[in-house]
Amino acid sequence: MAEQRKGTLGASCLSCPLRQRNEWSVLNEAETRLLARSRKSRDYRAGESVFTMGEPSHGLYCVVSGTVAIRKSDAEGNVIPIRLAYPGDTLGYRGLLLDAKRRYSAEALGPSRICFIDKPVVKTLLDRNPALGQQFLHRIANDLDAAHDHLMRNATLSNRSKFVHLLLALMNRHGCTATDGSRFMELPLSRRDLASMIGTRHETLSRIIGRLEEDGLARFSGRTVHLTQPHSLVQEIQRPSRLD
Amino acid sequence: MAEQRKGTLGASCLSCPLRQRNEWSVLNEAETRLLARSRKSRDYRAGESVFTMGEPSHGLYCVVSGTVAIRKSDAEGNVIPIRLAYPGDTLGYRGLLLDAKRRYSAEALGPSRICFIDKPVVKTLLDRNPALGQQFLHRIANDLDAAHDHLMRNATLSNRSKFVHLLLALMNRHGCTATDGSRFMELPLSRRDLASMIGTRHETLSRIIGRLEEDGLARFSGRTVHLTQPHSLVQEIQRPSRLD
DNA sequence: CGCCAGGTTGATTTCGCTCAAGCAATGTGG
DNA sequence: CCACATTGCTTGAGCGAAATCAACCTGGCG
Repeated sequence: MAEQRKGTLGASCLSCPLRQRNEWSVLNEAETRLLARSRKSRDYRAGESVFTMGEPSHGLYCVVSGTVAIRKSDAEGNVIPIRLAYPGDTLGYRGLLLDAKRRYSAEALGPSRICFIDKPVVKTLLDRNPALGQQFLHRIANDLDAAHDHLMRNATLSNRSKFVHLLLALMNRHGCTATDGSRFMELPLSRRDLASMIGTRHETLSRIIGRLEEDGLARFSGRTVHLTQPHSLVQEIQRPSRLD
Repeated sequence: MAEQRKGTLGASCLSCPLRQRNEWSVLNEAETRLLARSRKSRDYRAGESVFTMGEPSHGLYCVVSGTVAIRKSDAEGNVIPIRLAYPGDTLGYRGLLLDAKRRYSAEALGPSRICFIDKPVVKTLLDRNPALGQQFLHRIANDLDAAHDHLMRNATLSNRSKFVHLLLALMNRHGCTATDGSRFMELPLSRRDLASMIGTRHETLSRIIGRLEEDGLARFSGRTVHLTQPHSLVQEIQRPSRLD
C-alpha cells in the first residue's frame, strides 16, 4: 500500500505543478522519471522535525505542501528562525553541495508533505544536466542576497521597523486582502520566534504589537493578524523614521 | 608598455600563487592560458572604487594584492561594509551569475592590484569546465553560511561582543603576534565603518573602545590596535555574557 | 591660516532588557 | 470531571545600554 502511494506520487513528479516553478524545471523527461522513481514522499505532522543541526546531509528535501521553518541555533542555546520555506522550495542544498553536516534545523510548521531526494540521485542529475547546477547557483545567490538584505535591515532599522518589514513579508505569503483593502493572515510562527527573528525579546515584541494597535494600524488576536492600514505600514518602512 | 606589462602578468596567471588557493585552481593549462590572455590587471589607489551599486555586471574581479571593502547601502543613505576581500578572493560572481546589476560597491582600502575577467570569458570557462561552477557553488555556499552566522550574532550578542568578534576576525587577517602573545594590527577601516558593521553609532563604538581600554584588554591609538590580552577576549566571546 | 573629516567626550532622553507577576488556553493524571 | 502543571502571551517596574544632540579636539590640507 505504501508502494502504491509511492507509485502514484511518483507519476505526479512529471506532472507536479511545483516543478514548473523551481530548479527541477530544467530536467528532461527521462531525468524527471529518474527523479520521480527515486524520491520519497512523506507527510509530516505539525511541529515535526525534517532535519536537525549537526546530522549528516543525506539528500535534498522538496516542499510539496505546508510551511517549513529553517532555524539556526548557537552555543548559548539561542534559536532563531532564518527563513520559512514554502511549496516549491528546495531545502538542504547547502549541506549537500558542501557535503557538510546540517547547520540548520528544519521543522514543519503545519501538516506538510515533503519529498526527499537521495544524495546519489542528485549527484547523478547534476552530472547529467549542467543546467541543474546553474539553477542551484541562482537559488543560492538569491538566498545570499536575501541574507544580506536582512543583515542590512537589522543593522539600521528600529525594532518596530524590523517587525513591520517582517509582518509585510509574511503577509505576502500568508495573507489575503479584504474588499476594503485591509489584510488578514494567520501567523505561521509564535511571538517568541517572531521576536528572535528581529533580534529582540518576546516582551519587547509584545509592546511593539501593543503600540501598533494603539496607532490603529493593526489588530492582533491569538495568531490572527488584521492590518487595517497596510498602506500606512508600507509608507512607514519607506519613509525613514530617523533622518540623517 | 602597457602591453608588455599585460604580457608578463599574463604569464604570471599560470604561475600565480593565489590561483592555487581559489576557484581557478581547477582549470587546466589551456584554460588557464585563456584566462591569462583575457584578464586585465589594474592597480587601484587607496579609496578608489572598483565597482558601484547599480551598475551592470560586466565580469569578475580577482584580488591580487591589497584589501577591498564590499559595502551595501540602502534608501536612507546608510552604508555598511558587508565584508572585506583579500588576495585570492573573487568578487562580483553574484551579479555575474544572476546577470543582474551590482547590489554592492567595492572599494580598494589601500593600494591594490585587481584582475578583471570579462563575462564572456567566464561563461566560456564555465561551459568548458564544469568543475569551475562547482567551485563557485562552494564559494557562494560558504558566503551564505558566513552571512547567516553574522545574522545570528547580530541578533543575539551585545554590541561589545559583536565588536570583539569583529576585532578578532580582523586580527586573523591583519594582525601579527608579539613575543609575549599580545597582538597588533592596523585597522583597515574607519571607526565609523566598524560601528556600522556591528549596527551601532560611532559614538557608541568609541565608548566600547574606551571600556576595553579601561579593562586593560586593548589599547587603541589612531588606527593601531594592540590587544594585550587576546586570550581574555576569546574567552569573553565563548563564555556567554548573558546566561539563560 | 581656516576649514574639514574623523574621532572623543559629556549630558540627556529614549529604548529595550531583565525580573516578576498574572492570565488564558491546553494538556494530563487521578 | 476536576486539580494541577505547562506553555505562550501580556503587563508592570526598575535599570542599564545605547541613541541623540552637542561641544570640542586633532591632524591633514587647501
